[in-house]
Amino acid sequence: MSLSQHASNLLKLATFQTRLQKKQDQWLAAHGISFKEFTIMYHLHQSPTKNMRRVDVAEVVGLSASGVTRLLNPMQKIGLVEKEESARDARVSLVRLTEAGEALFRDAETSVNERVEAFMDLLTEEQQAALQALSETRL
Amino acid sequence: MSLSQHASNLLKLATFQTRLQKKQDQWLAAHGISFKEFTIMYHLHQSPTKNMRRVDVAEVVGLSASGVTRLLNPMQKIGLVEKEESARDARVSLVRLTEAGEALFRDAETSVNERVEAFMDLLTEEQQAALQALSETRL
DNA sequence: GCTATATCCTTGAGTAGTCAATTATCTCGC
DNA sequence: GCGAGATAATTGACTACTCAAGGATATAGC
Repeated sequence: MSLSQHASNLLKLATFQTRLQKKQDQWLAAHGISFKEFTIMYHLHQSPTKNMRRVDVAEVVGLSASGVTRLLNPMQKIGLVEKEESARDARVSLVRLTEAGEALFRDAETSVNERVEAFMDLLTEEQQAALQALSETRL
Repeated sequence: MSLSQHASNLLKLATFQTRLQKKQDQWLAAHGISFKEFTIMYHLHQSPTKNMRRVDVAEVVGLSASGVTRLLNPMQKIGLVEKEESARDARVSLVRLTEAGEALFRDAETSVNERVEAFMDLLTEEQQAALQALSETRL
């Protein structure tokens, strides 16, 4: 009895991702934010209303609600995001990019695009396609 | 200016992986170990000498050396692994699966294989191939 | 065989999350 | 229009790491 091929692939994928995550954080180190923070800023930026409920932030990045609270706290402290009340539901606390947050995001976006292209060049066509296919997988 | 397709894919891949990791830890919760711990046990099990240097463990799982120390400490405390001195280099501290560790690994292995097959059934052929292609990517 | 440098591991201090409990508010059925 | 449950967010206590520094040992050049 030994580990199936599929299982072995998942172990390797996890290790791959562990390393990739560190690389991604390095891409943004010069901007003073982590890749997760960047991801959140991206979704806020994309949002039609430019703000989101914390619960929805948690959903799009795959974290727990409390994880989001703790991630956003420092971002709020340094003025990247701000709190907003919801007019229709007093329970929700909306979060929005500040001016400064928008500006930093645009800078970071440029860096990320450059670094990503450089990274992708290291992969074969097949691996690039694989990455795309997996990224589209909803769990 | 907006996020490139490739960059957007990487954001989504990160979220996918965040969720997948939680699922994987759940697969093993009944055995009392995390997926990372399982991964380490797998590599120890695979090793020709059945033991490894901590530095090499760090390498195969993508963690820092100190991360490995901290991960292995509790495993040692509950008797899954044991320390061993190296005959040829007094700096290194080898780690080896105990009897109990081997036994637990074999049980966990069975669970993992089952769960992985069930998980793979949720993916399309294309996504399964993609997963394999990415898992083979060395960073 | 000594010194300089590199390697292996651990530790202290800090960051990034988790879950369970709590508070506040909303929604629904009656 | 009120009580029973569902939902949003935060907090306390914990786990899982990270990096920088330090101790111990190994290796190489002279």
